[in-house]
Amino acid sequence: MRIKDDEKITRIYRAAIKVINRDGFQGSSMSKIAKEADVSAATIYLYFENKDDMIDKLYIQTKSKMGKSYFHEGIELSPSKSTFRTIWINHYQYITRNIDEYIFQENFANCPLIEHVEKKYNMDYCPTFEQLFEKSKAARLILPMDNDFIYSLLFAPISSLVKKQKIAGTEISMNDLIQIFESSWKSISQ
Amino acid sequence: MRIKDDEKITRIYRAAIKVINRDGFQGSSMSKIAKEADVSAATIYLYFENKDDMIDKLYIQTKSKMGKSYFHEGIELSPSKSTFRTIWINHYQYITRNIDEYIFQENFANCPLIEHVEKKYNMDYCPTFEQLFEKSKAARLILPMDNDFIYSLLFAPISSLVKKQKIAGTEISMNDLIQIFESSWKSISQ
Amino acid sequence: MRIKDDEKITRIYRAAIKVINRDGFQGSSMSKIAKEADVSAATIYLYFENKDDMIDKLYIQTKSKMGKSYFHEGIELSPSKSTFRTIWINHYQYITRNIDEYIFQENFANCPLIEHVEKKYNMDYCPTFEQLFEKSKAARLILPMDNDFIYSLLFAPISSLVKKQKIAGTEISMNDLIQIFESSWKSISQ
Amino acid sequence: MRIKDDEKITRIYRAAIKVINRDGFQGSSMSKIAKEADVSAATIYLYFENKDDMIDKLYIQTKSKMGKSYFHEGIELSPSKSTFRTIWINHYQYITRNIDEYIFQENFANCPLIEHVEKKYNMDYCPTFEQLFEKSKAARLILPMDNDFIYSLLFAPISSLVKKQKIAGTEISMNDLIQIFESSWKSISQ
DNA sequence: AATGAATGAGCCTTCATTCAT
DNA sequence: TATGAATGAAGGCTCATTCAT
Repeated sequence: MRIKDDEKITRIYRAAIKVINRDGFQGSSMSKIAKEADVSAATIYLYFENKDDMIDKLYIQTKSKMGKSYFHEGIELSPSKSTFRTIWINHYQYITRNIDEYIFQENFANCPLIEHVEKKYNMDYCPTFEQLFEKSKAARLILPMDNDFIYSLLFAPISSLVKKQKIAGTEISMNDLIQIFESSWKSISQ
Repeated sequence: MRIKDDEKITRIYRAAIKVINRDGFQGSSMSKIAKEADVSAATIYLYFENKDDMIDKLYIQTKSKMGKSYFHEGIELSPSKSTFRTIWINHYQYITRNIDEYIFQENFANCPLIEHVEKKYNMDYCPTFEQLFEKSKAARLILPMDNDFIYSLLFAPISSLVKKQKIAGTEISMNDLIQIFESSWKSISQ
Repeated sequence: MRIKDDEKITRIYRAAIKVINRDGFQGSSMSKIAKEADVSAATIYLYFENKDDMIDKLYIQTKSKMGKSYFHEGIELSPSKSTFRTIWINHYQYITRNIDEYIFQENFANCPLIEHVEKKYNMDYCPTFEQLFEKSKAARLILPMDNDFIYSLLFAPISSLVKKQKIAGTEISMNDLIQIFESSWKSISQ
Repeated sequence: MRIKDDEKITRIYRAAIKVINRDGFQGSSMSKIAKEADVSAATIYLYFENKDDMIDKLYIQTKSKMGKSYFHEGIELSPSKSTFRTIWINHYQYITRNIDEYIFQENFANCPLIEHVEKKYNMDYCPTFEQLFEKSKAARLILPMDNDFIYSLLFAPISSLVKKQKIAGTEISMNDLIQIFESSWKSISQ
């Protein structure tokens, strides 16, 4: 039998994101994705049960990839401002470089029919966050709030801005970046 | 005669949002929307050129509605923390009560093919914001940053949280709300 | 609005039988049927929920048509050999002239997945048969057997022969026809 | 090596009949049959040219099997009522026990596109019938009719009834069976 | 103004079949 | 021999849109 082309799934994933981000969620179709990935549409069904399954798995894969991106190897997770800055910058770099995947994730998450995926696959990609937040609260570094609040206060503004910049076609300067981080940090620090 | 038309357009708008938020952006269709609005699909084409036109106008309408919602009539726009709090709370209440429209807007805005709408219709719904921000910066109430940054730091966290609560099916308490505002305010205040 | 083309359903029915009998049950497809009926495939779905629904209704329609064909108007249903002969001849003429519909019915009935139709639509097209058979048994004209047996002994041989003749491309002569009826009659008469 | 092949073909045949009778003629597919036979779909193409070829051969095989079933080994073929009864009972038992194959044959035979098979493979599985019928006619045991007529009068009623029983899920009692044979016999006997 | 009828284009998916190992 | 991988063609069905009243 033929050898299985391990890189084919990756090609399909890439093509899916590309098409979805080019033509929108609604404008995407299996045949467009297939053409973009340079495979037959039927081939996609060797790797995925159906379209929903493919998109679910694409979401899980990108979500997990992003989850890992916050924490580079060897990162020091002691509760300090510089740790938060490192993570924050990592996040900024990730969504800047993978803006398509990031937008795909948001669109996916906003789609009401598919909110169940996280439970179905039992995704919990951020236990590290929990620990860092708790330790930081214990050390009186940050305010004693719900972790969801901390997460949103820290990351939502920069995420929102990156999306805006993408649409406008502009870029954020290093100085601005520092200013935004300092502001975000102020909102959660004690 | 005139009233009847307007009411029909409203019905179509409402139906569109309902269907889009029930079946997702991809699962919506003109016939479903027509059925939900209790008109013939052909009728929709009396009021809109085509589907894109309808969705464009739906976006503009909701966007404008939301733009107005920040500022209730008779609101005092003097540069003060309490003005910002009022606006912030207005925003919170609006997206909480119109979460479907808000999510629709986000999905729409994320779709690259339709980014031109804002230019096409020359939407500038926030001159009031500009003025308030500039006056507040001049009065050294808030930090001297790009208005986009201020906007994101102030509103992105609470918007992000409301979406999360919606998916999780939980609610934010009044105490939490105050805490979040205070944090957001800290991030932009001088 | 457009006027509804009442004759369109008939055209679809005819096309369906034609295609099914030309290309076989397996070789038939909605698009072939649509082309044969000279309508768009989508049009078929205005009149039928789906393919199964269409074939179900086609079966019911032809079955009912055949049910009526045994008994021409004004037919005398007194229990006598000549009554049986009339009915028998009617049946022969019907399947000869509508061999396609007849074969379609047999194929349909043989398909295991769709046997439930008769119950779903509560078809009982032959109460007249029941009455004739019972009266004839009471009058000691025919043997006291289960009505199903009578029906099969009377009609199965000629039906089977007509199908064979169709495949072979030959015809049954009038003399032969009489001989076959006499034989069939002998098998049930007292 | 040789044995293994034969066993695999048999498995494919069995699977084909099972699938066709489970999902209907139209619902059957090579991959379903392959899965049921526990082989790869590609394997089927080692033994058959294509799907039509496979079904053709399946028909020939079952047809030949049924042809033989009328006449058990050592059967006495003298022209007598008891010979006819034996053959008739053999036929009844065969279709009862192999109802799926029997129905498959009927569906196949009704499909016009494939009527040529019989000529292509030059099937004449019933010379024994011809001889018996001719001898019986000569001995004035049965009526002097076309052999096709005899065949239909004798077997069509019971075949038709077995199919009906299968759909209804009921069974024919021994008494009934005798009654039906006697009736069928009356129709052809002199 | 309003609508049911109608449709070509396109959707997702499965098919019978071939390829490469 | 045997098979998983791969695919172009076709399947049933729905879509956005237009027609005719």
